[in-house]
Amino acid sequence: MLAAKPILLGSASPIGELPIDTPVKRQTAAPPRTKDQRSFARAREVARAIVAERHDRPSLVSNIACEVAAEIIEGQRSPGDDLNSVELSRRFRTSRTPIREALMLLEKEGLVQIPPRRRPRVALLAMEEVREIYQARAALFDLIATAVARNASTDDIGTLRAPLSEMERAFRDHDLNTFVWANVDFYDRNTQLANNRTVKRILDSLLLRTLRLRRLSLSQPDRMQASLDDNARLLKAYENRDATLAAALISSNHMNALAALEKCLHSQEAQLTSRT
Amino acid sequence: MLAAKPILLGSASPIGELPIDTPVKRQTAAPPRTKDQRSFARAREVARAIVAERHDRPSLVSNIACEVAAEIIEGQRSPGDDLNSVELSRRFRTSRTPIREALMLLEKEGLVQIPPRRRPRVALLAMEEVREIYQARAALFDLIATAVARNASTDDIGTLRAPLSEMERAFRDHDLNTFVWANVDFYDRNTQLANNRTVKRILDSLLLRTLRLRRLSLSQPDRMQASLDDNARLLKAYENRDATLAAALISSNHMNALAALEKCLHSQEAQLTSRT
DNA sequence: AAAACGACTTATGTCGACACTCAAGCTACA
DNA sequence: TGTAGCTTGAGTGTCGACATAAGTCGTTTT
Repeated sequence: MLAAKPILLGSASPIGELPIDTPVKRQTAAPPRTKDQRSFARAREVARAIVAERHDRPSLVSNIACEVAAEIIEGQRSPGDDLNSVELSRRFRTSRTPIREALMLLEKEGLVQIPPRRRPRVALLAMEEVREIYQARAALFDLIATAVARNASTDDIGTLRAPLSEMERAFRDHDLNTFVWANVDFYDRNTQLANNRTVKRILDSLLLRTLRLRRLSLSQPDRMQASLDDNARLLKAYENRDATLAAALISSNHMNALAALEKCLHSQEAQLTSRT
Repeated sequence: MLAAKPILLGSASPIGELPIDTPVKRQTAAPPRTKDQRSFARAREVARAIVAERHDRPSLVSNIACEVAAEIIEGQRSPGDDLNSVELSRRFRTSRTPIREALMLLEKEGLVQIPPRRRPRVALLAMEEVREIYQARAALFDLIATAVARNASTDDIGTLRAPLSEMERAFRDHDLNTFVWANVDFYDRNTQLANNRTVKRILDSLLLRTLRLRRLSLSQPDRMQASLDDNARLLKAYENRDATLAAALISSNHMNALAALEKCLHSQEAQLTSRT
């Protein structure tokens, strides 16, 4: 009764469209996606850049990891959902070994929790942890911004224009998804320019963890506008080589984003406690 | 012809003393350790706290991971050494599956590199990467110090005294090993007091990476003295609730440690390039 | 003699199997 | 009806096996 089509294409075909074979166990998993296929592909791509990193060759486990990561980021799997390896191995038509490795990869990125002898599940994200992540990000972006303002070439700084204008465009079109991904692009360029791969790796990992909440944060009233303004001013500060201002701007932007998140989440409090 | 004794005790017996069965392949691996068994045990303990983390139950893979981690940290395995899973599985009398998982754990901590389809090896550590790590650490410790100075209870701050006096004692005794581990203790307490587990995890991971070099850094003339002084002043700053000074001290201490390392390493340059 | 080729050895990635553990459902009992 | 113990089904951790790729070493070629 398996209806699933073969999975895991190498590069650019619509993966992940197959429903889970077994009758859905607990609750929502992979509802029939509609228009946001582009966003999903983008999520998978970002996940690949972060999760796979050195594994340039798209291997079996990195493919699985990216696919599942994208599902988590896109909210197709909610926090706490089971990710048992048997079900996944059926779905991806592999043995459980690669599945386990993929889940371990995602655990290291904080998207999945694997309690010993228990079923892996989509990581819960408590507000407290979100706060910690944003603090860490702010501190490290401070470093990044300072380095960019001081050391990046003017040409390199210019490459920040493209994602920024895409953010502008998306803002005008009220296109939240596009805005989010352009924003991710912007920060990605930023971290690249600082020329510190260690810090970039850490920031990427932290980004991945909170990506699920991005839409939430940016859908707060005026949040898109504020983020856009901050980033535009950041770019200006870079161009003026004003490291202090750049660091302050990026830090402030993070703190505002955090505040916006607190407002959303504190009310719904849907997030269970995280520390198991 | 296997002479190896059973491995992997649960808690406190001298593990890792067994020689590798097969004739040592490339170069040095596990020379017969002499007096530094205590240091080795300490290394394993630290590795457990960081690598295992949630896996409170000492599982098979976490035991293996800690053992190998300690060997790397203690310099019994040099950067670039092979860590092939067959040899390790013989040594630990398990199948290759747990070995692979353990190595993946260590890869996530930056101690091991696993290029696809190639043998895992002890991670190389280029000077550039060390610089990046120390910069990241400095930025995050800035955060930590500020938080401790502002929010930690006076009692909690008092718990920093113990490791500090141990550092003093070790310094007087010219006991480098003890000094290093007391120093690790000191920073560990520090990160605990800041009450930000996310940042603590990141810092722990970064610490683990550079732990191999600690002895090198601190054996530079006057480096122990300088570190001791800095940390004593840091404690005072905490007691005076002087967040700015605390952050500056901890940051400066890191930068000085980095400078000391640069001096050692730049000369020997034994570290091959890291990015593969 | 150095480089290129090829045969052989060794290790990796993946697989299916099995014992053990966990959790959910069921029965017994209050 | 509600709770404790037992049963059973499903999933995890580990194993040994196998196909394939990487490493090794001797031989040939220029």
